[in-house]
Amino acid sequence: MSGFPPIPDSHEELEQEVLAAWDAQDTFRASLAAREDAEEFVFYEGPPTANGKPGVHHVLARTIKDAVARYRTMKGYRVPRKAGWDTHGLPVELEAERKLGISGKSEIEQLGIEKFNRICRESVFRYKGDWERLSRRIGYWLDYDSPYATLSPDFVESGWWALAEIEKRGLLYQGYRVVPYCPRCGTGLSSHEVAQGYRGVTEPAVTVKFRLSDDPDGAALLGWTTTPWTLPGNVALAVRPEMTYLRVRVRDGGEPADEGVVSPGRRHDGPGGASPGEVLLMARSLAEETLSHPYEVVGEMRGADLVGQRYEPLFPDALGNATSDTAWTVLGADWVSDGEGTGVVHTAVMYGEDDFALGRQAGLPMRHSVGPDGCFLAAVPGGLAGRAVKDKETERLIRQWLVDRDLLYERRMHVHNYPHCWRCETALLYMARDSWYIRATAVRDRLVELNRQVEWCPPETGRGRMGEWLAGNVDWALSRERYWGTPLPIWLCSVDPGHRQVLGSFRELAELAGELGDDFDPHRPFIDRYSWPCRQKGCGGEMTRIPEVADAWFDSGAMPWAQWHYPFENQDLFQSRFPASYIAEGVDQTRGWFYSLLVLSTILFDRSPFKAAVVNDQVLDAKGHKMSKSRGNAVDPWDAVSMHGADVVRFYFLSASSVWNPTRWDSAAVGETRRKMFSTLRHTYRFFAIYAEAEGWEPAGRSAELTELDRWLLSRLDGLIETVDGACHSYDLTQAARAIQDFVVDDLSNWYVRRSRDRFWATDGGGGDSAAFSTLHAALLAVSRLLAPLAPFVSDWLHRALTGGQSVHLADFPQPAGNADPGLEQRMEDVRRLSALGRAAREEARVRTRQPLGSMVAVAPGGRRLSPSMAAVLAEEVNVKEIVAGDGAAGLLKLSAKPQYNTLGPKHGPRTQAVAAAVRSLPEADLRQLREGRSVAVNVGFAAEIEPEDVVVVETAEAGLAVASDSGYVAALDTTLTPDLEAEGSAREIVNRVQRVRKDAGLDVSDRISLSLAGDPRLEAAATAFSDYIAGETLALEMTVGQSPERAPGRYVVEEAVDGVRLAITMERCATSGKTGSVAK
RNA sequence: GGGCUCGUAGCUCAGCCUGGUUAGAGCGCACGCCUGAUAAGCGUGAGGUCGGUGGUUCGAAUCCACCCGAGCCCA
Repeated sequence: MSGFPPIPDSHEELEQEVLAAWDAQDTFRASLAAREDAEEFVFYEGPPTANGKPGVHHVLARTIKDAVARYRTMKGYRVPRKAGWDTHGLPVELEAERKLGISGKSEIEQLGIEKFNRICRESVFRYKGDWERLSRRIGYWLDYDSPYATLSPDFVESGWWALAEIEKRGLLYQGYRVVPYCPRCGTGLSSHEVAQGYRGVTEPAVTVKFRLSDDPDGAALLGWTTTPWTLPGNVALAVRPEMTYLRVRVRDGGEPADEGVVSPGRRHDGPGGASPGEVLLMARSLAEETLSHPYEVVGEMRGADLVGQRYEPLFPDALGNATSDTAWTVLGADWVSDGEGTGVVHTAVMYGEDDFALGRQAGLPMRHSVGPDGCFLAAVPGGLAGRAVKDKETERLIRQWLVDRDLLYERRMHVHNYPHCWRCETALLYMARDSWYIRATAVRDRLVELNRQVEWCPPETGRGRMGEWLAGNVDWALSRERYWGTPLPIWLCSVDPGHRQVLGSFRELAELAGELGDDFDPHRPFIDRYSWPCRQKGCGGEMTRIPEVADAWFDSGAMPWAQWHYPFENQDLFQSRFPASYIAEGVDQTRGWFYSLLVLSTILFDRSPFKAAVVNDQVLDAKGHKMSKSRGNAVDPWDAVSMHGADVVRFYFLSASSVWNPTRWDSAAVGETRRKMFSTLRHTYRFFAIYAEAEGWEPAGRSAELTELDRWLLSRLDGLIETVDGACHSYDLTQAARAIQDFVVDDLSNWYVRRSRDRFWATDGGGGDSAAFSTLHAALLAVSRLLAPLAPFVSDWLHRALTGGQSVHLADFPQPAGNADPGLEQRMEDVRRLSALGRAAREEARVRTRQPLGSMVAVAPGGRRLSPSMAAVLAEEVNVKEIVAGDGAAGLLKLSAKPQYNTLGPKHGPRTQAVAAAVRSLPEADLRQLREGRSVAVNVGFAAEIEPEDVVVVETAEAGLAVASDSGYVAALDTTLTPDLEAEGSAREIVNRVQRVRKDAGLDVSDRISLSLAGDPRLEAAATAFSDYIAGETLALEMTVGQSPERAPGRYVVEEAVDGVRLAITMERCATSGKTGSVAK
């Protein structure tokens, strides 16, 4: 037996020691090898982008991933963990632009796509080393030897295969998509680019009269817009079917309805308005706000009644000859609100997302009125053709056109946030642009259904955020007009774009376009050079690739098969590792990775690619603000780990709050986790190790019979194992972490070890109590295994120390050992509750714990009695000579009753309160009867039977004692002090003072001393009476009372005050001290 | 504008799904204790209109509706 090594003082030292052992022994691979033939628990790593440095929130995400994988491994599964890298996408391109000092598509193309993409490729693994180092340091076990990378030709080819399959199913199409578009740069912007450019602007908003074609009064609907430039593109109006609309007639302005209301015909802000007698329509709730004319209501209707009505186009022929049955009619739409405007929404199909969706649904013509240069097209009348749409003069012309035709009701300045290009400040236009789509709507019902089968943690994410999103899902806009990404394998004919080929493999490309060569790179610009003659009969066109690349989410969604280069290789491997048992990512991935995974696998395999998904929320700073570099509140994970240790950081993230709630990074709170949980665990082990070494205890040795306290701890341990196992199984790592912490701090350290300390050092028989050693050893061992998934370092260190070198990560997860004893746990709970109450009573009576007292009356609820051994524990805890059971304290206590509403309620319904009142006032005789299990009849205006289950009978103490009570527990102290008790109390005070002097004098805890005490006669008498006790506690080999030796070198003399009287303490370290084995107390 | 989440003590969080009348922890604070785990640790106490309003119910932190505030995602 090598013994139990001392635990390192610093977490850094301990964790480095464990890391070195993992490296030396290749523990990760050993943990996989140990489960070689076991069932697989499949985990997919959502690929991070190594284009940026990892942040502290990645530590949270990786801790969750790692903890579940380790737990499942310990439960007997094989859990392979293949790393992956996300390498494409706009962030990479932006980084490259920065590096090259260029900006915008035109500059990229000027530089050349080849060079640009080379820079992109070089930058994507820039921080790969950081990621790998951090993962290693925080104990995230992941197989970095054969990672998948989305830029590899194999990965791209698997993506092509998927797209070809999607095309075969008829789910790939070209269409329009409304994007924020910068007319100067000629490119759409991504949402995070748009977010950078919002600015508050004041712009004209106009209310326009849309004249109904077939109305007897020639009535007009009032529509409102903040973007007048979209009016020539108007093709419909939207109303909310269930909203109420008014039909009003403008009255003569002889008598203004309100101050500030002007006469009809003229508005205060420029031209426009309405004439007396004109009939207008708008939402009822907005009429007051919209109309500044006096008016009378001539009708009221639902929005639904307006649907289908035809109106006159504002700008006839602005869209050429485009038309449809539904064009220029009123449509119903649920999203129309009465928050702003008129409740009638002007709809320009190509220039708004809602508009576009409505247009598609209603079959409106999809025709532009504005070109890609941001200028009106030739067909637009009124001198607008060729004019920039946001130009001031353009706005004036539009207004003039409307005024000339009496179509403008009002123009008013409006303040709102509007996005601008972050590069060139140009106001962005929401415009429909050409785009390639995956027809996700075709499988929408299936998506919803498959999503329902996923075990989401928390479930709301699946039901709510994800479920709602899927139910309202639109087609996936797949293409990006960019450079660095998976090139879409779509080739179109130069003559007829209807002739298209979607390639599903590189071999197909080679067959069509010739040899690809060994160093074939499927990226742009190389891929753009492959072309071949169109194969349609007699066409004669040339097949060329479309310039777009795929949305980077397509790559990550393809990872279930693309990581294996399926279907070109690894068919079996893919089959066995699909779907994943479990994935975990942040909540921001709902519309990202979770969605792309689900859509692609639903289309291709009709299955969800993951069975369970754990979703974590964000990491905020200590004040609850989002962390960001610009705020300067981002926490460097390396700082966090080096300050607190990886175990502590991991454990803090898991225990601070449910991972699916936002977690605050509060360094003070992290420090608390370290002190509370980890220092306590460390101390507990150190305590164990010191005495196991000193007493030569060995795990294999025979154990003495277990005491009640031992059996209690083992019972608690069984309960803990069940709780932690269940929590980890259902991915509730927070519950697991908290349960372990509570056990370690409260049960193990603060009760079991504290109550058992003297069992660990040698008594007269020598060798300590083997039952205590084996119990504590078993508890520490089990805790190290329970803790292993959450805090892999200290748990492994402890496990190795306790087992002579075995790694905890090769061990099995603990199972309950059949030690559960609920009765014992209840009895111990009684003692702990009563101890606390006893101390509270002392506090109340101002009698310190060191002062022994004669007796305490103790009552536990439910008539439970304390066993003699438990009573002894309680007596020691509250320092009294005797514990008197409640019924032995006749006259000190009286009975009272509390109604039990949970049984009374169902029986008596509305009369519950009356019966409850009767219960409260039951006489003591009835209470005794109930307590013996017999019912009592009462009459409270009606007859009612009170059954024993309806009442809790509790003791209440009479005055005169120091009493504390809570929830049916009562502790009543007899505070009478006898001379004997007082003397004993004094003796304890003396010991306390001597110990302080020992410490102040810098003596070692095992130094023996000679001791002289002198002072107040009362103290001297107590010292004499309890001299053995005092000498034993203070390790005094000799002790005199009543005389103070002269001062001398090496002799400590201290005057102390004990309860206001004087005590002189003189002590000297004995030359003969030295440890000669343990000394009897 | 829509969806989701959160709102409980000065701070951080349990409890809410499955309603039961005395709402719990920790930190901080005050007071006290321990000294054979000790640059730690322990106990006691003060501290709460459970975001607001209304409803359901004998009974609401808990269920329902509406509102307010915060965050995230999407418009």
